[in-house]
Formats: sequence, C-alpha cells, structure tokens
Amino acid sequence: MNSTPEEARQRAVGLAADTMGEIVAFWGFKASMGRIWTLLYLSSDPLPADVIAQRTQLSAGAVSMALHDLLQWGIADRAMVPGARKRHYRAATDVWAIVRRIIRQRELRLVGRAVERFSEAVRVLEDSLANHPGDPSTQFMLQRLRGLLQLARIGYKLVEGFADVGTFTLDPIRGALSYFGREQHA
Amino acid sequence: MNSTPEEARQRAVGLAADTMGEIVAFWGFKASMGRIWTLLYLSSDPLPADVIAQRTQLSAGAVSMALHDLLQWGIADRAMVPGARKRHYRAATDVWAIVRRIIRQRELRLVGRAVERFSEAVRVLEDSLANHPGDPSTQFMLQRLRGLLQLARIGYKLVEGFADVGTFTLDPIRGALSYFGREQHA
DNA sequence: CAGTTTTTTCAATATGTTCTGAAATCAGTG
DNA sequence: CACTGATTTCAGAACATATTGAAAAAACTG
Repeated sequence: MNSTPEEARQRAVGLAADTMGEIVAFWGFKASMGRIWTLLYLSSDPLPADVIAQRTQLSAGAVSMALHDLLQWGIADRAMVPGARKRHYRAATDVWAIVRRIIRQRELRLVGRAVERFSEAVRVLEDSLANHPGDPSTQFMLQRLRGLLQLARIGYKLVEGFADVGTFTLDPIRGALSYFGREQHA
Repeated sequence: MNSTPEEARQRAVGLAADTMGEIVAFWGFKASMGRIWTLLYLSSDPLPADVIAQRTQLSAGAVSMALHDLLQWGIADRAMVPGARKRHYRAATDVWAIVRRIIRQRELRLVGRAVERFSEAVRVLEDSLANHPGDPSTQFMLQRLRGLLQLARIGYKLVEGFADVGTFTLDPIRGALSYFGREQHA
C-alpha cells in the first residue's frame, strides 16, 4: 500500500514478466526470453544488458544469449541511445506480427515435415500393397495413415493461412475434419 | 521394395510414430505418448502393454506411465478383448475432440492464469498511482500492461470459443488486435 | 486363497536444457 | 593503437524431465 512508485513498478514487472515467461516457455521458448521481453516492453526507455541482468537476476552470459535469441526472432531490437557507451535494447511492440512470424517459421516447418513423413509412410504401404495385394492389416493401416496425412495437410493450410493473412477460420474445412474424426472405424 | 507386408508396416509405423512424437513433444507432451498413440491408431486390433513396449523400444515402466497419461487425457482407452489375460489398449480416434479437450484443459487454464496475474499487476500500478499521482514511468507501464491484459483476454476468448464450438475466427476482434499492435508508442 | 502373471510405482539413472562464471573477443576512446 | 569497458562464448554446474530396472502391488486363474 504505502510503497514507492519504484517498488510498485518492480512488483508489477515481476508479476507480468513471470507470467509471460511461463507462457513463452509453454510455447517452446526459454522463459527468460519472455521475462526479458516483458521487462523491456514495460520500460519507457531502452535498457542496457547489465540493467536487464540485474533486474532479472540472470548472469551477464544468460542475458547475452537471451538477447541474441530475441534479436534473431525480431522480438527485440537495438535502440540508438545518444551518448551511450552500452548497447540498449527495446522490445518489439507489434505482438501480432511477432506471433505470425514465429508461427510461420516454426509451426509451419514442423507441420510441413509431418506432411512429408506421413506421405512417405503412405507410399511405403502403397508399394507393399502393390506387391502383396489384399493384405488386410496393411489396408487398414493405409486407410488410417491417409487420414493422418489429410489432417496434417489441413493443419498446414490453417497455419499457413494464419501466418499469411492473420486470420484463422476452420469453416471451409470442417466437413473434412468431422469426417476424419468420425471414423474409419475400428 | 521386396519386403514383407509386415516389414513395410513396421517401417510405416516407425515413420508415422516418430513424426507424431515430435509434434506432441513440441506441444508439451512426452514424445512417447505420441508414439504409442500412433502405434495403437495404426493397429487394427488393440494391443497389450508388452507388445507396445517391444515395438516402441520402451521399458515396461515407461509404457505403463505413458499409457496412464494417455488414459487420463482420454487419448486412449482399454478395450475388452474376449479371453485375454493382459489388458489391451486402443487409440481414441476422434482427433478433433481430443484436441479440443486438451486445449480446454491446458491452454485455457494457462491463459486464464495470465489474465489473473496481469490484472493483479494492473491493480498494483493503479494503487500506486492513486497514492503518487502523475508518476510518468508508472503511467507508461500501466498503459502497456493494460495492453497485455487486453491481449490475454482476447486470447482467452479465442481459446474458449475454439474449445467450445471447435471454430476459431479472429474477425470479430481484429480491430482490437490491430489496435494493440499499432502502438502505445515508445 | 495360493500361485502366477501383469501392472504400477519409484529411486536411481540417463538425457536434455538453461545458466553461470570466467576467459576471450570486440568496440569504442583518448 | 593501447587501454578500458562491454559483449560474447563456452565448458562445466545446476536444473528439469524422461526412462530404466527392479521391487511392490494388483489382478487373474485354478
């Protein structure tokens, strides 16, 4: 209650940074990246690495590495501070664009690889059936595998659309999806 | 090429299972859960734990734990096999419903917690400003923090809608989002 | 309900990831 | 271009997570 503004800000940053850290960690990034981004995002001025280290309780090395990652992903950038010796960093603020870029670079690759690999698996079974027609286990597996492949392709389209346009609607493909869920039976 | 159907199936399962393992691992589950689900999903008959262990190269213990998780999440279930001593397991096939349930139980909680914590941080700053009106750093931080809170709330709504209805459209809220991205300046 | 097989549990271990601390490198400045 | 301070790098420590292996528990079967 009767705390200084400085103390209040510190507490607020701590709460927000830890929360964001959890979220990005869940998302496959280092928690410290989320913490640092939040710290920068909530600062009215760019901060140098040593201040970041001090406020996040991280070593200089860890801060350097996390900043490197943040710059790589375009989640933070260097800010020119007039007569400053140290480099100063500031958070990218266009959260929407950040999310889109990350999704494009990570999820899209991941799902793309999945499509390729499922395709290969389908091919393996098709070849096998060509040589040994009528094998029931193989036929069953092929059917299901085609379902997985279809699902992966749908996922790819979804993610791609989201990354490109920033919109994400399932409606056009719900028919295909509900078909998929609804059994190539057991 | 000239392999037995059995060999072909084994190769196809391996490819598909590893792929799915990667995907679910990226998603925060154990890779072995994805591998086992895929193995079951591609089998025409339910499989007992020892067969799963043998085909996935996991120990009996690991299989038991992974199956436990799969059952918990409703991603697999026990199948009654007539005169069988061992328990047999089979994959849940309604992929769509599985994804929805997982999102509801995990993402929704995660984002919900974020909303709570950002709210608390906002409260902290509001209190501070009540006692120390006009502090510029605090004002700046409060503004940005409100942006994060708004974003988290939007995310919550999105995830909730997706979990409930299975549809996911950003259109209704794009105004709010683009506003957010477009700067409470630096 | 005793014997047998299956399943679960859990401490120890293996694996993978992030962080530290200090040395090496790099960048400004006089 | 040498000096000072800032930054990066990286081997090892700390930490987190997944798996093993074996013992305990549970579930069948006769």
